[in-house]
Amino acid sequence: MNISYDTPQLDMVLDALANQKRRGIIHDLSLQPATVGQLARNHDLTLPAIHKHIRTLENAKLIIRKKAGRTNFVVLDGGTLGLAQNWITQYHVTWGNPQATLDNYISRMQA
Amino acid sequence: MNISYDTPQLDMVLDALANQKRRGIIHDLSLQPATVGQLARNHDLTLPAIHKHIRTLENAKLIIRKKAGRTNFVVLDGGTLGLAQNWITQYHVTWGNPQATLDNYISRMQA
DNA sequence: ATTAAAGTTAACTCATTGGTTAACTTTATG
DNA sequence: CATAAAGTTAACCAATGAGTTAACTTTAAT
Repeated sequence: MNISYDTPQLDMVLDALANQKRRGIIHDLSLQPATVGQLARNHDLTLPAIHKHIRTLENAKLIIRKKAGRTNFVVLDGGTLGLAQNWITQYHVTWGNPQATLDNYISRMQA
Repeated sequence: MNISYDTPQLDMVLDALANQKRRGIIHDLSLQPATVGQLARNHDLTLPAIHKHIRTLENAKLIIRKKAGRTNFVVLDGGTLGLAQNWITQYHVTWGNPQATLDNYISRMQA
């Protein structure tokens, strides 16, 4: 029962990834850092709208932000994705055809 | 711009994973198939409640369901998690300290 | 033939989310 | 100094999500 893997941060990370716009932002940031305003323009979002996404990503520690003057720069912290990757890897098993497994299981249960 | 990776199914998969109860269900099913009722008891959920989670997982093709008499058996389709894994792997790069990368980027921008 | 079990469906509630506009703060520029 | 730029914050709104209870269907058991 490896439930200890399911931490609040994993929860925040997966929550952050469950949104196409935020995944788009992550994609952008995987190429290079950017400012909040650049990301807004790049994704057709108003500043308040992008601000919320940025905060969601920041809370999950998927990005790091730094203020320089009045400009806010943002960088991807790709390492944090490892949390999600680890969780998924645990369950991403492919041995066997699930259909067949299920049929087999049902047969056994009925016997 | 590898946006083609961001398919409706990926969206459904990540959405399904962004919920602790559903991740718990996946964990259970990684050990063995189960019935809808067993999952409900196992996760302190009423039948209508678990039914919605099951449907979410089924729509994402993370599980396969089969009816035997009045009992509904469910099995994990672990392969589908590969979709999420692939997406994450694209961006799970760890070269370099993001802090340093950001500082460096800001310096270059200001020059 | 009744009754119970296992789900499903429908209708509803409450909280959360993603977006909006408007007002504000801080930093830069003419 | 006045104005604009770059964000932030607050207040609001519509849609979605996760849960509920109640009614229903289908299959099994007495």
